[in-house]
Amino acid sequence: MSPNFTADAGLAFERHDHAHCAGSAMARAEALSEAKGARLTPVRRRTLEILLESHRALGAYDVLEKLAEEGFGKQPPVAYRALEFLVEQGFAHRIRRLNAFTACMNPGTAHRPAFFICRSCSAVAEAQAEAVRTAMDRAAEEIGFAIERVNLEALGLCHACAEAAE
Amino acid sequence: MSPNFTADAGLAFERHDHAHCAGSAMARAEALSEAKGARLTPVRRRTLEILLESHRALGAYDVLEKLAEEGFGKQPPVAYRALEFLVEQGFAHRIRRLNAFTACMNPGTAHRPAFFICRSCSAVAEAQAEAVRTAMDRAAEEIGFAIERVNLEALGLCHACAEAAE
DNA sequence: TATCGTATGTAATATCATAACATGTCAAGC
DNA sequence: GCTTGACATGTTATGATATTACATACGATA
Repeated sequence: MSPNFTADAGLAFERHDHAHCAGSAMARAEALSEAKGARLTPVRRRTLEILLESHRALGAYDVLEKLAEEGFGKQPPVAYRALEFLVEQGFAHRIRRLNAFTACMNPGTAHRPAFFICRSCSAVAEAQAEAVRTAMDRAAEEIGFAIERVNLEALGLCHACAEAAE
Repeated sequence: MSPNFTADAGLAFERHDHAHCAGSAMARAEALSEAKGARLTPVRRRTLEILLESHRALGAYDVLEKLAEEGFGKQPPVAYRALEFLVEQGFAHRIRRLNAFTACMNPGTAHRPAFFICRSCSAVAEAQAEAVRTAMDRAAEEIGFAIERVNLEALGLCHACAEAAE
């Protein structure tokens, strides 16, 4: 029952109560599924749990391996389909730069995240980026483009790694 | 010698003088290479030309195929290395969402581009997005993240395709 | 209980990317 | 001129990521 504090490769660069944030995100995902009539089936639920537990960006094959160990299907589409569902529902995000997926830390709440990927420790921080999205919307408007999905990703060094590198 | 106007899948959604923009980008890439002491060798030069000529996002294997036809190497690293060079020099961009590359329309000039990808016609528009980058920098600053590279990509419908879909 | 839509599973394959190593090219220094 | 070292190009082989096509199961509902 003790909170699982972590300072390393996590979805945020700060120490935090991992068990709490994971449980909370899961609870919200359940409530949202219920509300929307989306079917959070066992594979999908377990996939989200895996993302939340690992607390980092995982490749589809990493997820698949865990699912297979637990008696779910062993073939790639099993993982890709579950992950796709989670992304569609806003319960997870796809990090294109890493060919990987992370659990969303704020499912349901209006949020337009940007991702900051540390090239040293591989941690991925999901930051609220309302202003970035607004600027993006404006740029789209200028060229008459109708945005449907957005990926905002930056590669660099997180604070801890930058200090360590000095 | 007549300018090659195009209204379909292009690097911008607007009609424009393709021959002009391609030649101009090539000339700037040459000048910049000279200035920086970067070696714009035959494969690299030809790779850039291929991107400029096609005027859309091309996968590494698309590029490779053309290079191979013209007597260059036939194996993936040939294309990936040339493309990597171009991206490093700022002569091309990598579009992660498409696993593809496009020639940069503004090599050398300070620019922080965002990419707008039409899911209908597959055209990719490179838009100046200074404001988006500024917002991104600010978000990074808040979490103490040192940005090195950024990918700003949006998927949606370009103006022409949105009208056609009505 | 028949049917339809959706979800899950499999096999097979397609697509994208890199590691490891051999050869070629060219300029700097002896 | 030759050697050396840095870099570029090429190859083989393999790894990593993702999708297509099809079979089976499940659940709601008419």
